[in-house]
Amino acid sequence: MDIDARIKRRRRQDESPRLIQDYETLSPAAHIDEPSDRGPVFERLLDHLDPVFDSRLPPNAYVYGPFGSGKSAIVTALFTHLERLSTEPRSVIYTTTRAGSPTSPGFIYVDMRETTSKFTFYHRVLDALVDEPVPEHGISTEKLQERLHDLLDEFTTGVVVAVDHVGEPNTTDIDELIEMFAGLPSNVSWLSIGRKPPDQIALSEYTATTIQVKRYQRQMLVDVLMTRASEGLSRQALNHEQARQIAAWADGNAHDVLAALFVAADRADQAGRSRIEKADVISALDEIPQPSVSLGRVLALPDNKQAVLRELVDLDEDERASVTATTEAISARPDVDLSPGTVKRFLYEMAEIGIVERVQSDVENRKGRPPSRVELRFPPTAFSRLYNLKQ
DNA sequence: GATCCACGGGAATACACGGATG
DNA sequence: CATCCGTGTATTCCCGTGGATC
Repeated sequence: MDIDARIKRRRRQDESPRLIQDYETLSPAAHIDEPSDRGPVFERLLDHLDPVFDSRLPPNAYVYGPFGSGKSAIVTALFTHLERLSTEPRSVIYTTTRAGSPTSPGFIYVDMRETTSKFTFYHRVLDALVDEPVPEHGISTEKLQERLHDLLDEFTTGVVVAVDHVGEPNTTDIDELIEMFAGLPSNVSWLSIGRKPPDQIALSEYTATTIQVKRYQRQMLVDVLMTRASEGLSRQALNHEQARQIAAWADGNAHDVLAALFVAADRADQAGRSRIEKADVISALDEIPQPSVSLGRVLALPDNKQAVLRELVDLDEDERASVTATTEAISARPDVDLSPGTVKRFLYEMAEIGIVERVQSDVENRKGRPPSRVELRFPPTAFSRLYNLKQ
């Protein structure tokens, strides 16, 4: 952490009780330990994982449901708990030199948003299984795979790997995913998670079970909001009426609801208020594009791409009139030391995967192909705040 | 020395449009 | 009138290179 961040944090603590207690907790991309109102889904997942409690391995499965239905929240919470349980009794430490093997399967969570290649995939899995750090350089993908193979052979009970965000743009395609699992021993079971219904994804022959997660009902979203507000904000910061208003707007999407809370709270906080007001909610709802892209996806982009976005959100309208103009404006910023060519390519690439959207620009330039400009598909202040927090 | 992968730079391709051509 | 062509931009695609790390 740099010095600025330290000072900022200290200053925050010294001031009178602030509306926002904890940005990390409030982040729409963060998942809490106990997601509310998801009992039935937990039960179905546990039914599927039941063999685990007899030290056996469950079949492969696919969990699917729409954006913001809580898939990631549920699975990360569940896997955290299961992992804790499976290591607790004997507090087994998984090292390559360990004698004997654990008594119940291991649980590993891999996010495809952060797994851009075969190498990183095997790296994640191996890293989750051993104590000592796994080198990220100077080791070939094949070597990594070999090591993983040897290690898994010792796991008599096997491991369950949750693979989140399958089939999202910019992530490894299904074929390659299947190939990566094919490169692992047979005592690995996977639980993939994605948005597409099972019949639209080429996984059916590999997954015995599918588990559907339905979108949130409105009342549940109100609960989600109140829970999050109580964890990340000062007391009474959000009232019930406001929560209902946000939930009604969101059409079952928990991500959008949490993004709205984040933006509204930030606005009130910046104004030095200790409660969220009606106007905060209205402007928050106004700031969130519909449909919008998950902030988790934006924040998982490579650092330099996020740096470009960070500058992009601060540009004014004429600097965003065309991709070319935007490129020039961003390249001119001192915080970005990328060549204009690269900035431009990044903009196009991010448009390609839906982080921003290209729309016909209305600038008049008679000659040549008409330019387009890029529009954000995510709430800008939420992104800036979360981005600055990481720096 | 090995390995991965992000960058940079530029080539190839697409598109719009007006004017020429058949 | 339909089609082709040239020109100027926009967009996409590709691949060698070098930094970082072990």
